[in-house]
Amino acid sequence: MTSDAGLACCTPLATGAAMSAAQAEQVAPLLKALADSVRLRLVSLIAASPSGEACVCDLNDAFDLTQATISHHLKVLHSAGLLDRDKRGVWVYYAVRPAALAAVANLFDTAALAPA
Amino acid sequence: MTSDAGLACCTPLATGAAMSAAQAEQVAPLLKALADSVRLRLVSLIAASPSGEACVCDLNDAFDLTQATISHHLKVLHSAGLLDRDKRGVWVYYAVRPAALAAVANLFDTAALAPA
DNA sequence: CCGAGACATCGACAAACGTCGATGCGTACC
DNA sequence: GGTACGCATCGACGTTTGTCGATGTCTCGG
Repeated sequence: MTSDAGLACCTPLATGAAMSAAQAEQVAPLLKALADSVRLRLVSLIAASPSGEACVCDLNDAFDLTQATISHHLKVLHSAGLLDRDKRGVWVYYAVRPAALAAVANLFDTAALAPA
Repeated sequence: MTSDAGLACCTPLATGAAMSAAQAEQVAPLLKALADSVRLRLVSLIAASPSGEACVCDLNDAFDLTQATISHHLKVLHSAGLLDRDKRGVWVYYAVRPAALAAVANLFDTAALAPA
């Protein structure tokens, strides 16, 4: 139950009609996974990486946190479907899943162009 | 400490350089406020309202939750700077603060156009 | 086969969160 | 003034969350 297939489409926040309770409960976990400064930086670090992916060992050095804590945060992001996990030899590489971020972006996209 | 003045600009998730720890800690509260299905629906309901605002009494009817709980959620959204509060007579009207939503949208905007 | 290193998992703990019932505070109407 | 109503606040509760140290699992090199 780790990867989410149908996380796509969702009514943007202000598209004329309010979003349904079911849709809210579908998107909320994505936001919940991102609603943490550490996880936000993790995603940012991975997304900003030239290769589009980052090794856990590198991510670990970017924080003053235990390896266990970073691993936990990565697990949360992976479980939410935001990160892809790829084990190569001894190292594990995480990459952002563009579709997931796009789903979230879609939420706020239309909302931004509210009345001035 | 309820309204936030400098919630604007923030490095989008994948703009080439990773976001700083300070920026992450600035944006995370906004996401945290939105990372709840009830609050997401509240914002959606208010944003989708024709007048751009909604009375608490109406919002209250849209959920199977106590009035105290809805009031609490509205307080969280208001404290995060996402909602404006306007008391008119006996009723209180909440309206979305476009700038706050735009700040969040900005985060994911550039991120969506990651490598294919 | 054995040791070392890279991550994940486990168990624990304090802090934060979502929800509720009860109560307080304004406002309007009789 | 009294009463009814809309909303906020308070106190309490069970649950979830972020963090840690310790331990487990896998992989590679000797």
